[in-house]
Amino acid sequence: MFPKVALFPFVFMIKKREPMDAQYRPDQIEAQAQQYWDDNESFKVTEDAGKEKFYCLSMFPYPSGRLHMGHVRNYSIGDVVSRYQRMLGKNVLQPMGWDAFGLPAENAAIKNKVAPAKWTFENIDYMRGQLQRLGFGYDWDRELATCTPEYYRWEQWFFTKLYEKGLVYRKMSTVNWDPEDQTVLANEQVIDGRGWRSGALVEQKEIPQWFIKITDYADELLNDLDQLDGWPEQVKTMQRNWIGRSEGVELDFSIEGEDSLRVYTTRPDTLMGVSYVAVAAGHPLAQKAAAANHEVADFVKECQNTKTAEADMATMEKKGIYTGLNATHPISGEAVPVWVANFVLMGYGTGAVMAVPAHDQRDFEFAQKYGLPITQVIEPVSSNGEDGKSIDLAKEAFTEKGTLVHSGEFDGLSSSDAFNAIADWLSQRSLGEKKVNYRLRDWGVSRQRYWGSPIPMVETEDGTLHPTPEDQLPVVLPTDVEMDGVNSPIKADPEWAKTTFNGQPALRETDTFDTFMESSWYYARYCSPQSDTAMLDPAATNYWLPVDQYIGGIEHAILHLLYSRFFHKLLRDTGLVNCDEPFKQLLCQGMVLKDGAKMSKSKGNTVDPQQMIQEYGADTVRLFMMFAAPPEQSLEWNDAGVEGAFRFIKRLWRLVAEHVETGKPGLLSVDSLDDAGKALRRKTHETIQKVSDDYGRRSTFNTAIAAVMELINEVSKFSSESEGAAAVKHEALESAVLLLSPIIPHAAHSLWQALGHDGAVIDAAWPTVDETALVKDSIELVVQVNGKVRAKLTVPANADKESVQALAMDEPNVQKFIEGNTVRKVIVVPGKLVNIVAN
RNA sequence: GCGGGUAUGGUGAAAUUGGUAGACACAACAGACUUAAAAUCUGUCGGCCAUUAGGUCAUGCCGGUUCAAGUCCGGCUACCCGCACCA
Repeated sequence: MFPKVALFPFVFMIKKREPMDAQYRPDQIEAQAQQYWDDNESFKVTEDAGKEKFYCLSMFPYPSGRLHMGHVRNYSIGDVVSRYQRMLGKNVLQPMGWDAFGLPAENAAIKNKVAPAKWTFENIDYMRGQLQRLGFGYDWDRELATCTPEYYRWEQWFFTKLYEKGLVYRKMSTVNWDPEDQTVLANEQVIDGRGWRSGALVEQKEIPQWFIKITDYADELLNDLDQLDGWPEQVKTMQRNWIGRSEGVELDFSIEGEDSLRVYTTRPDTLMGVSYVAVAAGHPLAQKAAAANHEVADFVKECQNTKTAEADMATMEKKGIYTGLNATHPISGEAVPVWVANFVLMGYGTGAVMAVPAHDQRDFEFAQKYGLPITQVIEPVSSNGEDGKSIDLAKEAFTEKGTLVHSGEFDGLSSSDAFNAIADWLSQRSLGEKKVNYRLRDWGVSRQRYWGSPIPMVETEDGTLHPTPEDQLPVVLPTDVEMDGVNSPIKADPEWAKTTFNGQPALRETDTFDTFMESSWYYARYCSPQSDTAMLDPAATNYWLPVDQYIGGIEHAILHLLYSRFFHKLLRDTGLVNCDEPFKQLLCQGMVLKDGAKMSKSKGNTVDPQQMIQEYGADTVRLFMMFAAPPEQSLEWNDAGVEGAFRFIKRLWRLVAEHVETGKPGLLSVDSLDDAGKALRRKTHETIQKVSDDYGRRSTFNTAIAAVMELINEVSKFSSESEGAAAVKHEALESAVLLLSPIIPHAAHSLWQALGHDGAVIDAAWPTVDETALVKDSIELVVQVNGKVRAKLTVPANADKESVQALAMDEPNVQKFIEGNTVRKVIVVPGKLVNIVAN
């Protein structure tokens, strides 16, 4: 499917034991290292029950044409994590593929007069070359592109299974309609309320569309967030808010001569304070009132128009109109007016609300504007005999919970008790019941675009819907097409849809799937990407899943990550995977900025990775990216900083070259070391300790690099004539190469061989800390007087508190500051400081 | 409006559990090498005072807790991200 392209026209093979090139030549050594990995299939992995697995996944790119710096950052982080885990001895899977369906291909196709498929595959070829040039350790045998029938056939198959399980349905839904081009527009194709091509005013149109019942899984998607300890709190919060669970009561207000009006409230405790009820403009009652009254009709029309034109509805003025109808309060039996209001949403709850102006700010503003009664039914909870919160119903609503008043038999109850009491009262009389509502809507997966997977459904002439039978899958999207930018080629061609179902003539669905469908399960397909007998091969899938580390942009915090979690649960309930969540750890990398703004074509502040790689090599670009900022933070691109990263590699290279030139170091004999040798050895092992923690626990690669730089600075300064000096230096350099090898793998590959190893650094084990090397004979303490540093003290590591305190007091500068004062207290923090409190 | 985050030198940043603020770099400046340049190496590098020793102020602003606060608590300000009338 994806022919391997030759990486480089020629390959240089350095014979071992040849003298090391004193010059750092990235183009040569990077080609060499990549050739080695290729020849040895270093990144090809299979299931191995005897080894601990680690699945490291970076979000796959949309093949837009060229890699941008955001990609380079994302994939550098993933590669560093993968290579580190591999050196820990784990069986590491790191795959790569292409999120290949989507609107940009159609736009480019129209602009350049090429078919979307051709454009997409050409981009993939180019970008694959870029990824390979960066030296990322992917198992390319697992490469997949979502626009191939080999991939989307399983998605189609799975969709028909979901249909059979009752998790898929079709209903009328609103789309953006361009009346001039006679076509549906995606949201991003609507600019200031007008079609992007025609400039015509966009209308809202109802067409039948397919939905998957994500709301059936709302509670599980919400609750399982608690299991995800390895996810950033921010992302979990965003998902919780998006799901938006609320507990309330649905209840009926009866209306004479009409069906009773059902409303949803989360505050049934305020029921006795209702002074009107309000319905959305799209509510049947509003429609009926509009038919009978011109003014109501005008208002309803106005609401429906503003809905599309006005972006910031939240700040919109609250408006409404009386329908002429009155409803009966379910408890008091009093008549309350029914209004149409522009702030009531048809899509949430029942499209109708009970309004309690005293205890809801929105209802309050509305009531003030139209002179409706404001009745207090909740009183602030009194604590210690005094009222806790102030309440001023002339100014604003009191929206907190409290104690019920003016509520008849419910007086004196707390809000939470009243919630239950009133819900019970209503349900005993069949007037209402408790109800949980979600902000989350079912997932509409229909797109009226061409470049996507066809939705595998057919409609027979009697109007019945059927899933495409399994033996007719995949429903293949034709790729040899011309785009005119108006209609999808499979909609424009009347023949395409024609098919049969059980011998009867039938029409295929011509809509395609939302591209989020493909990206919702690719992580699982990587485990068995070539499987053509099943969507997922069970043995491979259950060996590799869940993904241990997922890395990608925060912009996917809600949709992609929620849909993937949902899909995973669907796969689980179909028996295809056996865990509950797809991604154990999640890292959201920050943006790449230039001159303080996100790199983007429109701002003209992009830096082309390709050019940087040509100039400095992949290792320098990777090193700069990892060094400039911790991964979650935004990263400011800085040409001088790249230069600095390049300089550092050159420096390391020279140090190793000089060291190697002096000949083979003797065996490291720890006992014969002088102080300088001991100090360097301690620094080496302190560095191993810190860097391991930075990679493994903290994911702060910037501080890991800084620590290795410190070590290298020490090596530069190191001079010792003692017996083991060369061996200590050798150990320091080897450690530095190992510790940096996940970040600058090509340079590390050469340096490791230069340091005398036959094997490749990629197969070397992560260095371990020798605890005995960390032992210090003496330590430096800070001496403070009243919290200010006045002296520094070098004491034996095993000095006791009393002697440390005595030494501290003897310091002349300390004496100067306690002179004439009484020492009140002395705090000794072992190994750190002494603070003398005197006044 | 609601929710989340960030704020430290000229710049990117570090300080992990409350314990030496500015590690590591970038830029700048000075010096060495060089016929010269590049490359490389060495030194200086938060402000103010001081010849040095040292002192003093300083982590967006105001206050608090503590022997000790960039870090914890309360209140502001600015910027960024997400949601946006969710009853």
